[in-house]
Amino acid sequence: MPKEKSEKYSSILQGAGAVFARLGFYKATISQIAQEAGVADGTIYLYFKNKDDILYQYIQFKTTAFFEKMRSAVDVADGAEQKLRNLIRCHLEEFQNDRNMAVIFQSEVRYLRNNALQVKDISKLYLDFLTEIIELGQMEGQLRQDLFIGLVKRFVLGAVEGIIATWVAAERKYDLVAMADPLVDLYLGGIQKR
Amino acid sequence: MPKEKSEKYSSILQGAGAVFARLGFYKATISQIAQEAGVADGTIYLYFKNKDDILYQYIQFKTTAFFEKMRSAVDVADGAEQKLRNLIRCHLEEFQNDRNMAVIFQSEVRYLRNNALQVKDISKLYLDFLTEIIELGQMEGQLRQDLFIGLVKRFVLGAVEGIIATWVAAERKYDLVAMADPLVDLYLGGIQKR
DNA sequence: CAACAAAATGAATATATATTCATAACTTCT
DNA sequence: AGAAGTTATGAATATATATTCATTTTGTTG
Repeated sequence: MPKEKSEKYSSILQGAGAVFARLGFYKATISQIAQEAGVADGTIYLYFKNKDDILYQYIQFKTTAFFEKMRSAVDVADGAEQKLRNLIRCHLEEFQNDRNMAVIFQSEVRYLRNNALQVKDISKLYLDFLTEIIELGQMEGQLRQDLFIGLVKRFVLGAVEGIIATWVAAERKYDLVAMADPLVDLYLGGIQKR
Repeated sequence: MPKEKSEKYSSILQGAGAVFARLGFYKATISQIAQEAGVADGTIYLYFKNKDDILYQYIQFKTTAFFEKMRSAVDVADGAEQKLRNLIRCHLEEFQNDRNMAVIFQSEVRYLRNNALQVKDISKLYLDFLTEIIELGQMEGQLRQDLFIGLVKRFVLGAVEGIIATWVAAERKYDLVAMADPLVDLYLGGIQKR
């Protein structure tokens, strides 16, 4: 293996991102990834154990960066409501800025079922942000006390993911980030008339 | 092709459902499906054009039945709120009763991307139920007038799917249907204190 | 600039499995 | 019962592509 995560390592990851997003993990071939990355087929095996490993590392890499951004988006805000708004906006922003990642997270992540704790960890980390925020909101008196937190978390995450799925399917014809505040308004106030 | 959708046709679909759910479409092999269905490999090709076609027909079949149930769940109820509750309960019930279907819909459906309008149609049909219900609720004065319906629909569907995804991942250790009413309460009233 | 090492190449290999098809086992009808 | 038609079988085939590795190219050091 060539020394360290070089420039070629990055090209391959990025190429893989493009091809996986376009064709899905299984239909993507090593040759296509190599071509997209501008390297020879064999070169890929200098940097990655095998095809699975490419996906694994891609997700690893993206996830790490994603959660760092999330963390500071949450930390930077005051109060539960603002923290929630920032979390959701950050989430939508990151996916809007990297559609390949959006597609791959939606369709391919669950392929790693066995391979790694990864997938569960991704959700877990996200859900932990939400727990944190919801409990804060309850302490502040801003949120209802009788919430079934396990359900609320899924409710929130599920809805964001649904919004993203639609955006992906629509081929980015509208501004995803603009959905953030209206969505949070729905979380907070519901659809019922007061 | 043997005459009509015989008994063997059903065994194969069911076997495929089990294997696809367990291993995913790509890792599933024809031999495994044949074994699960209790037929020879070659027999499968008397009933299905190819492997893709098995998945296609599986989804076709399940979707049709699913939407018939949905339709009557909605029709049987009075008023927007009850219709919504029935819709969500029915959705959760059907998936709880057929976990293979739940898994396959979650992970494999989007594989058919090119193959068919199918996928879009599935969502489309569901979203039409929701439009219908929301507009009714607004007429009744039960729901807010200022809703961005496109967003609300995705919000509702996304959240249900998220709940189901969690349940699937948890290996059915709790009652999914019990989530229906608390979830609808969240849709209606939100998480904010009044 | 040799001589060596590190990195890259892409044609050859190995493998897995979807699909076919010659053959066999049942059904049906006279 | 046996001919004709229908359905089922599973071993053989064909193909696709992930992975390897002998060779070439590029980089480094004395």
